[in-house]
Amino acid sequence: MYNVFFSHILEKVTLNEQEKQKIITYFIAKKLRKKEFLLKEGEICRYLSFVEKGLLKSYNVDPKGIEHVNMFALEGWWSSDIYSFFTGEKAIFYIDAIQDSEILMITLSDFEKMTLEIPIMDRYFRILFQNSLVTKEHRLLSSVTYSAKEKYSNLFQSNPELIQRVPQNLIASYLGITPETLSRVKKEITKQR
Amino acid sequence: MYNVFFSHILEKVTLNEQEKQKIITYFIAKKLRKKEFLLKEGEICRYLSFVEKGLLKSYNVDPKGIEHVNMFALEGWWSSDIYSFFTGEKAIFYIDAIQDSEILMITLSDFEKMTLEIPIMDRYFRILFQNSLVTKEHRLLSSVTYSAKEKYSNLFQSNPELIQRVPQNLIASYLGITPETLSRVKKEITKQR
DNA sequence: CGGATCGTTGATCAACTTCAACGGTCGTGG
DNA sequence: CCACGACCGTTGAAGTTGATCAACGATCCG
Repeated sequence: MYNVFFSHILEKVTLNEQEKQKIITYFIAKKLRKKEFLLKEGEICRYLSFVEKGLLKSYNVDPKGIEHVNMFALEGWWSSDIYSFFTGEKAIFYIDAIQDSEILMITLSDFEKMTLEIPIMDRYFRILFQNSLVTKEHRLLSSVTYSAKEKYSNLFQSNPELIQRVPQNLIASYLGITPETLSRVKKEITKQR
Repeated sequence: MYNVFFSHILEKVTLNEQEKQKIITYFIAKKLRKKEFLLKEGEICRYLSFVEKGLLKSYNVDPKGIEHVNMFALEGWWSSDIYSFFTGEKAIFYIDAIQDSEILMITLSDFEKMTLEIPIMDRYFRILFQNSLVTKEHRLLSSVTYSAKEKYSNLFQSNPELIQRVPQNLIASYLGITPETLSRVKKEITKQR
């Protein structure tokens, strides 16, 4: 159950057996069925969740009712509305399962306890957030720099697994384009070859 | 010299006098004249920099030669190409001063020493990156959701100081629109009142 | 089997960009 | 200290990308 979890953490910091056992006590395991919600807009996001198995998406619905995918979370990724989680304010994102999933969740108070008890977890999350920040920065840059076609090509290169596992309309939403445009873009690209 | 610096850090974590003195030894103070570069694309970003006074911008130049502002750094903000800084790979951003500035810089090896010696600094940077991540997430959402007019209005509400201190063409670049569009958008908005 | 969901295609439309020109202001060098 | 060039913001006209609206076929799943 904690295989993916610890292998992911141990990529960034080292933990002894005792620390591992302690960490496990802070987390709650949960299974999510496809289409089941982990969070809805307007709720307070109570958990920071690690995806052990499956695939989640977090997305926002704008005033026109259009969905915008914020991020996907494959195995080994974390998912949450971190603004809501850390501040206790209302969430702006929905989170649900694209495939049946198994997740590990921690509450804010347990997160605080854990990081104070095991300071190296602050280091882990510092590195995690730092890397996420880089990814977001690149995505933001990409979104203002590239055409629809280039955005899709870039994603195809950098994250082919996502394209295989996620329906096309969600990929479009993630890229900030319409499903129609993505369809045309794909046609264009295959025509070129 | 370290006023803004410590008041900013102490908002997030607590430090005793000894820790403060230790931290100071890791940083290098530097003055930057307006238009002076701190980093150029293709270089390795050797420093993580804190703005004690002044205003920096980081930006990328795309294949067409168009500049895209990644972020501004006012007093109390950090600036760096964090990808380059932490990986040692080539930087994709330029960083220069919009106004004469005073900054505090730390190298990666000193950053590592500092966080290992004073683990609470991992916590500080965890919180810092966590907050930056939220900001970037919101900006990314805003960039796909809102019209040019709404983007400008949102920035005006959330960060009026930036609009006062930064030339309009750089604001446009930051918002991912052309200076011409921003000019028209501002005209529209003032007309409405 | 039948409805819902998904991807595709076509036609029209709107937002924003691009290109071009102009006036104002800033700052620098002679 | 003034003049001139560089830079900045504005405006207009035309062009382009991607959105919108609508219809249709395919597939999945209960």
